[in-house]
Amino acid sequence: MSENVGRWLRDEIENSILSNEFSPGERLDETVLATRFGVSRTPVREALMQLDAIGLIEIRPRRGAVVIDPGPHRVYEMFEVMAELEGLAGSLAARRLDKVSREAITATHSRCEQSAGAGDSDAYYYDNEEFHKAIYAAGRSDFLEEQCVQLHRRLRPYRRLQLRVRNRLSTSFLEHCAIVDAIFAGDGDEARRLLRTHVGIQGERFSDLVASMATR
Amino acid sequence: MSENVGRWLRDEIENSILSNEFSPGERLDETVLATRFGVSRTPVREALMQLDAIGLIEIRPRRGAVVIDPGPHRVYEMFEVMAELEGLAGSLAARRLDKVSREAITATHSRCEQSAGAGDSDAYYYDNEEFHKAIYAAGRSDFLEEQCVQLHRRLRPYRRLQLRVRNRLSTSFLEHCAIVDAIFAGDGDEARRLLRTHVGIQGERFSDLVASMATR
DNA sequence: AACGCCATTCTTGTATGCAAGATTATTGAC
DNA sequence: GTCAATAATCTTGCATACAAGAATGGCGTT
Repeated sequence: MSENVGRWLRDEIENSILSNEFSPGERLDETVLATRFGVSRTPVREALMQLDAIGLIEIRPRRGAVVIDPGPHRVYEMFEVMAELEGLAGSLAARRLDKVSREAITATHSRCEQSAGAGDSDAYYYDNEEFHKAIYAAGRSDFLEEQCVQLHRRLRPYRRLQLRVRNRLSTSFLEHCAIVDAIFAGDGDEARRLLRTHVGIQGERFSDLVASMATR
Repeated sequence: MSENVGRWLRDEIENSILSNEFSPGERLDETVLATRFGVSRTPVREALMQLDAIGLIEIRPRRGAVVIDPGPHRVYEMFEVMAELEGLAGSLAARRLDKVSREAITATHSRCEQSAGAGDSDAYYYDNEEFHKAIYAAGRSDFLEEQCVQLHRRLRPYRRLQLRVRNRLSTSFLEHCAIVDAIFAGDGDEARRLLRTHVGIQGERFSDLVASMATR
């Protein structure tokens, strides 16, 4: 439990939203949340304010808070921006790579290799996250890293289902290999290009996304 | 005045920070703010929570809120990300340009021409903002547009001084011309490239930034 | 005179109370 | 039976009260 109730609630509710425990469109009643967590309404309100500022919920004046439903199109737009930011991170990583970051990338990459080889989609999901975070860190831009982590977090629920697609696991890992090669070769432009296409959603993968979002 | 006191306060304090009325590092006392705005501490706290979530201030538990001082390096990083996002917006604009957006870009572009020709740096500052916003809108990605506007807003205090540099006004406008040409020609890659260099901070402009930040 | 410890004071964090707007239910008319 | 208007209820928004942790100042000791 965090240092104060407000922050703890913020994290708690945020996780509940991102793990789809509170579904998009659902109303978040202050009193209900307060009694549920055994606190008063004040820290609940403060938590909701923050989630509103982040963009996870919407507080309509005098009408309560609801979980935002991005909808397929907006999720697509978010992936588009994510792709761009990851591309930048990759190009910076290629230029600024140092020993520590190189080892972090190698380590996470080989963990991806194992889970991909084992066909363990859940493990790969987690390792993949660490791999990408290693690239953000290698870019050596704190602000960019924060933005990437935040967006990555928000897209989590939607990325999970991407991996379910046929052969996506091995395809993803092969792309990782090329990305690592480009970064280690110091080829920033290539790393950028590869990451953009790796993260972005093109063609039939968009309809996959829409389809899977409809069945949640 | 906004619909409720909390939001009004958020906007008010946010503006005060962005216009440097509250300087970076300054402590924001809840009681002082409350009496200053003639309200109780509750909506003040709610406003501060939101500003904390946005990243404009930092609330250290039990130790109050302070305005975040990004520092030259982090501002540079923010410009780096901004450049990337604007590049994406430009490339999307080139691909998706329609009549309305085309006219909006033309209109704001010619206003820039006037203020640049008149050497009116303050007017150009404003027109330039509208020009860039027209490009965001032309990209037809709500999420990207929001991200761009938000970052643009946060970088406002630092962009102003960029224009003070010798010849920057006419240089900036010439770059705008090339950007408009690329977008109207449907050349997304070129628009992206031009916008990236237009927005980014390279070489001696970084030291200009550092120097001007030191004398605030 | 300087350093450290303790008490006081101040600020933040949470709870509760009250007023005003929104929602829902009920009653009446058509 | 359906629709509308009005009353009752519920929820949010803001203020105030109280408790707990942090900062500050004074006092004593070395």
